[in-house]
Amino acid sequence: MLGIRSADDGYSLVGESQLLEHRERMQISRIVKQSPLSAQQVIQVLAMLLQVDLVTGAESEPNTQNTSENALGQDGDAPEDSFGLLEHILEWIMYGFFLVRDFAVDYPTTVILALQICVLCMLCFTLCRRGRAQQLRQHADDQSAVPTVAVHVKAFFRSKRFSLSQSFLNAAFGSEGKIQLRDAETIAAALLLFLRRHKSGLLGKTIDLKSAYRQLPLSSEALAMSFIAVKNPETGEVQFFRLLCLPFGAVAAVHAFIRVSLALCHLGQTFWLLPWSAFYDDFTLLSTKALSSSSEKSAAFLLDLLGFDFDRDGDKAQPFSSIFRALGVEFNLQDKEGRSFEVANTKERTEELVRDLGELASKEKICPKAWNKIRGRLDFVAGQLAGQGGSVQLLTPGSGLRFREQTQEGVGGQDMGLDAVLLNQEGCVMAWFGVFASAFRGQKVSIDSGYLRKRTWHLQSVKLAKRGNIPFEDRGWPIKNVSSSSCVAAGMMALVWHSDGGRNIAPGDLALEDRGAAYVLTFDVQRRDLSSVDLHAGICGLLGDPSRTPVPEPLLLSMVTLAWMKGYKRWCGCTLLAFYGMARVGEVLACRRRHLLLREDLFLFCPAVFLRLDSSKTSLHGRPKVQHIRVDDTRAMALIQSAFADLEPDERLYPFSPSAFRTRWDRSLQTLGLQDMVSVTPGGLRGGGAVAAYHRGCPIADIQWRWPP
DNA sequence: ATGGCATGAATTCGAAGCAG
DNA sequence: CTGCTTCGAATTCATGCCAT
Repeated sequence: MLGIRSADDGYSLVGESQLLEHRERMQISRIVKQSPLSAQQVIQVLAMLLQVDLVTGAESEPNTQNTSENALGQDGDAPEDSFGLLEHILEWIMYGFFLVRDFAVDYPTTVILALQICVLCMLCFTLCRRGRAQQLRQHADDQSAVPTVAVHVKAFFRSKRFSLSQSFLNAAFGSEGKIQLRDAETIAAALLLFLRRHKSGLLGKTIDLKSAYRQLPLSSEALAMSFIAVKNPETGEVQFFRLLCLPFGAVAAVHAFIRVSLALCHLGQTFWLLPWSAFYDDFTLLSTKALSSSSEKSAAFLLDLLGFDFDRDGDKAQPFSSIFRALGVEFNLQDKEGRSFEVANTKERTEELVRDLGELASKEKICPKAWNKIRGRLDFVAGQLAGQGGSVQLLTPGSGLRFREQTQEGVGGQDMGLDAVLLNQEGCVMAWFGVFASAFRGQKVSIDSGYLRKRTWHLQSVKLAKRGNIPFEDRGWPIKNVSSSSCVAAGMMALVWHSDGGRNIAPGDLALEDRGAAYVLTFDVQRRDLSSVDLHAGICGLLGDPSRTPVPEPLLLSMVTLAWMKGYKRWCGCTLLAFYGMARVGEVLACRRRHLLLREDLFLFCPAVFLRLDSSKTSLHGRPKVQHIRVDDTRAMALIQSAFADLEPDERLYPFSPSAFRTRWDRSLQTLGLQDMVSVTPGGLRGGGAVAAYHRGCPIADIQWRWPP
């Protein structure tokens, strides 16, 4: 058909009967969670690709003073050359096709054929006119006056990566919207569908784009702002560079690239009928044995046509195979009956993890950093294969999850993930559930977790170390589902505890909490030494999260005034502290009088009121445990003074519970007649305080500094 | 350096329940 | 009905992995 595929493969076979039918392709697209693209979206993407070409194809720098040619043609003048006109016409023809596409479902072949002719013509014209990649490179080399492009920078700094935040480039750009990636699950779903039609001989391969980001040039607007300053490490001199292509490390680069990559994927799916999916620059292509050469050439042709450079040979360019790797996992399609395929972690990762676990178990101490790292890796190993939720994953080399045509149940009557075995570097089995079972002794516990079926272990009355909470009943039924990583964590720590012999984990470190019918085991190994100003949180506080609307200062003043007249002095004091101190309400409510440092406590020396926070949400995370909040608004200070001055040192600032605070909050709103009109909650005090400070002219950096983490 | 996706703990929200 | 508590759901904030 159209000579896209090679004639040697008997292209006549490549009809709709061999590939998935229109209807089923839609089904695939539903499975891959890809919302159906509208015709307009596709047109937009194509138009964008054309624009990209125009930018790179422009003879002169688009944003220089030489405006003889308007690169994007945005200022009303259509490109004058006939090619440009033709492109426009073709674009409109295509648009027309898309419009009638939905009404022509009865004749999918005809429509697709026509579309292919159309898009092919258009792309051919584009291609004939300019080779984008070469142009980009040429373009980069031509810029001798101003040092430009990552090419130069890279030659200078080799593999060194530099921060674009330091040049305030990231601060100047933002990215809206969220992009849905197609993960390993997507490929698995596509494979399942494929299995239904083709019982055997399925193959797959991955196609990797070369230095993906740098294949895309910047728009003319972005070019005007894409200067960075870097210090030359050899001379110490500061030099300026202009980035001509999507820079690595820029906020917007990731989204921009993904948009193009998904568009490519969609083009291949729609016009070339390629069953592939895209994950950043990794394209996973599936095919039957008979059509593998054809598929490969089709994909290569599409990428060539649009000027994308990819690995044709070398390590990264693996040919079609029944075993292939993508996204960090290995797909094994070798099944004699052709009714199932296997997804497993790569051998290297499994072995490395098993080795590290063995080392960890042999150590006497485990530091929080290492613990978190190993936990994350375990989570990934378990979660990558079974998707969200995760399941305890077999770490025995050579075994993975087996997906079958009908369901995702385990094979051979064995539940997935059950009886997981750990091997250490000597090949000894240290099955963590074995260790798990021996560590819990004396009491029956049952844990349920997704794929993990109900199992019974014996619980040792000695406290067990773990990070997660595992609620359980003493009669053996789970309180609620426990994620596998909790089990893994518990098993891991049991392992450590076992090898530790209980030396480093003192009974005091752990707690067995009695919650009526259930017990909850807790312990804490998390103590990081990390402290940094959270810019993001600061900005969010300033702009206000949608869920926690910042309280406007006038509203706050009204509420406080009203409450004060009602006699809720301490309520007012707490509210003011939280607002002007930008604190969480819960933190303020937990404080006692001795935490509060009034002006008179310092003999009026101090111009502000301070509140010391002993423990806060983030206090465990290695930050200084004591935090202060500061209130320097004169009126607020006067009220706070009057509300709290007479309290005993150990008396709580607010004697009632947080919900009592909330009730009075609601009551005040109600009295003001605003109950149903605004949705402000006490949580908005923190953001409201930040906004008020900002309005008063307080610099953002100052607000951030005062913003308690 | 950026983005995506997970999990887990702490906190907050909002509805239901209880006593007066 | 009022004032408060309780409990589950939702949100925030930290970590990890993957990909460039």
